[in-house]
Amino acid sequence: MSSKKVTIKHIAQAAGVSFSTVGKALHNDPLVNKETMKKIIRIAGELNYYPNLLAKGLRNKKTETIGVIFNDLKNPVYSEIIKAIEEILNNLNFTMLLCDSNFQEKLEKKNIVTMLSKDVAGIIISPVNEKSENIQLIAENNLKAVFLDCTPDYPGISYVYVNHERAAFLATEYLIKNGHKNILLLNGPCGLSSAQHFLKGYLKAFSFYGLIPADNLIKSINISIAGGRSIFKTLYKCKKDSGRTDFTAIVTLSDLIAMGTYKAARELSLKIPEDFSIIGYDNIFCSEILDPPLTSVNYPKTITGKTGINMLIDQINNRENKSKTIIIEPGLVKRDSVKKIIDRF
Amino acid sequence: MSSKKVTIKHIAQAAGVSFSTVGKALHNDPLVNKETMKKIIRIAGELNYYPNLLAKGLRNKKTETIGVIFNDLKNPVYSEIIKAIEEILNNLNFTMLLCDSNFQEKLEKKNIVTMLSKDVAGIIISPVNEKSENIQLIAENNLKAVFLDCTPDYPGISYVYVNHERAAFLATEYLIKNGHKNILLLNGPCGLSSAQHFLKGYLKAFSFYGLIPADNLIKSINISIAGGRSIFKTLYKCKKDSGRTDFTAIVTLSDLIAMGTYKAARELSLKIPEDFSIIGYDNIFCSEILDPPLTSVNYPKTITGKTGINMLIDQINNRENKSKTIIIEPGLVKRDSVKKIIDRF
DNA sequence: TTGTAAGCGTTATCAA
DNA sequence: TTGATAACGCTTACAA
Repeated sequence: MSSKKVTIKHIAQAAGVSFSTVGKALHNDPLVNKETMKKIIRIAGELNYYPNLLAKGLRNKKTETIGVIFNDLKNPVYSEIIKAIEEILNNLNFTMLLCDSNFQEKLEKKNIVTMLSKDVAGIIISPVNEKSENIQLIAENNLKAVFLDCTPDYPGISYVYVNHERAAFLATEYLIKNGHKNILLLNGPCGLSSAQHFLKGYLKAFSFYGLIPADNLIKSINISIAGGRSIFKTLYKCKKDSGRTDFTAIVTLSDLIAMGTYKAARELSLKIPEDFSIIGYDNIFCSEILDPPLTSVNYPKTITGKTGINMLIDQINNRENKSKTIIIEPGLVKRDSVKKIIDRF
Repeated sequence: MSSKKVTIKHIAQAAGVSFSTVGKALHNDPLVNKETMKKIIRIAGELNYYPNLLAKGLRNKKTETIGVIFNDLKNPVYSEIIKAIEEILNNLNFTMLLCDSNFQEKLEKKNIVTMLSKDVAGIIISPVNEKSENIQLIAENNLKAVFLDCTPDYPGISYVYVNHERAAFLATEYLIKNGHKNILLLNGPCGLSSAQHFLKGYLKAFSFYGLIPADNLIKSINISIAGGRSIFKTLYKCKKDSGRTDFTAIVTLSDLIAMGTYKAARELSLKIPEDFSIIGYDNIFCSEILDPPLTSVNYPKTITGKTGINMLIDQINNRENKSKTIIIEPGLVKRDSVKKIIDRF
């Protein structure tokens, strides 16, 4: 009914005390008389009082809000990380301000400035690129931050990094050990840090096993089912037309891309793994349900989220300035999308 | 370097004007002298000024923040809706405060109060239950809101409702038309509005076609792959043991649950749709990739998100108090998880 | 034990 | 065209 919001002044009036006494009572200040306190708390309840967090934040120059900045909120990897973060935040009575940078540095910058403007206590960010000026922006403004999916080489920056290079190595190695040597890499956009790390691991596996990767077998595409489907179809067409870009297996940065190739395969009446082998990365919830179940390198999503937010909270509470760095090792989950080729190894 | 935040006072000092002139200049107030304005804006840029949105919000009693309260941030349906909302918000320079209620009314209440405390401009909420006190809480506090997934019968409440009852009807009807009459309903938690609507549609289809649903073929479970898998396994065991709870087809509230039955089916060496038919709801991104591709009722996620946020923004801008109500009709997406049974129809 | 007053960074009114 | 001032609701010295 009453459209006016209840403030400590209203409570003060109703309780017949000053508003600063109310303030103290609401904070359980032991200096306040037991009885007055009870009364104040009772009245606050009756009036359905809730504090104005903007005023509180302005006064304290600090809010109980955490900013989260990712590149694709639709990607199940981030959904799971977000869920994990939210759970912890909820226990701490923190809230989450969520932004999507959509792989654009400019948007990312805007998002960071928003976080700054809103005086968030800290941010968790999976940046577009670990070398962009945006990370400097974060550092310069003393914005507490934990980075995901990259290893920024910047003083005082903390990150929890799921080793993408290792993931690619593991995936590629597994294919090589199964006898594949023409391995198509379906990577993410080349500006993306994760994609850069992933490429390194792919190349490392090749050189480790004394193999030479073919230039035309390395593709940068959008991280999506549509992206995977479309590149596979054009590549398959090339293959039929000219016999070029031949591959027996695929490694990809994302299970989503892998799912695109599943879709294309069905449309082209191709069999996995008989016609081509594929190994994904992320191990999203549906990968095991596919037919054949997708072999994938697991991205420990919940652990990453929880570790990241805990690191950030530590950074916020203890005002230690030393940066912390955690590397999480991904693990191969063998399922049925890779075929052993006999003529090698 | 400078750890102190830049405010309009700093700019004022640097520009040799009063801070209130700076305030006006930053708002492009035409009363301000062209030259002073230019100078102020230049200096603001040089100092990397960004406004304190807490102060602004406090002063204006209104922020450019929208609250989003859902029950499971991991569910791809909500990820897609969130993405859609975020895109529009981003264009409007609004930001999103995101909470997960985890199907608990108490948590939901806390989340609503948080939104109130933070003076959000409005919220989008998929509530635990459309009859809970929480909706009254929203109404009483004049919190602008758009509801999802339910049709609250409360004066002045707006919602955009994807017709769950119709979805269940469509799904069940399709099964019936294909000759099934022992149809297992794998529904969500019974306190959940969506689940209640869904049940209605299921029952309506039965009565429409003169069939009687079996009580023991209606199950409330968690909306997850694990939930679907586990109920299917216990039900299948029952079936083998006693011959009871027999069914030839399944309707379910969520493709996630359907995926659980796919998983169980593989583990039990059962074939879909030969051994049982199944039809899901939501049509999430991976449903078409499954084998067999899952027949599902489509939940128009992006449309719902965009419609909802646009309605909310309208409500915020025009201070019209009339509630608006939009119903979105879901559509059946026929794929290959339903078998036609010959002996009926 | 309670109350007064200042200040957080804006916006907006009014006076100069 | 510019500046002084008050107010938003809260926290926190400090005074009573």
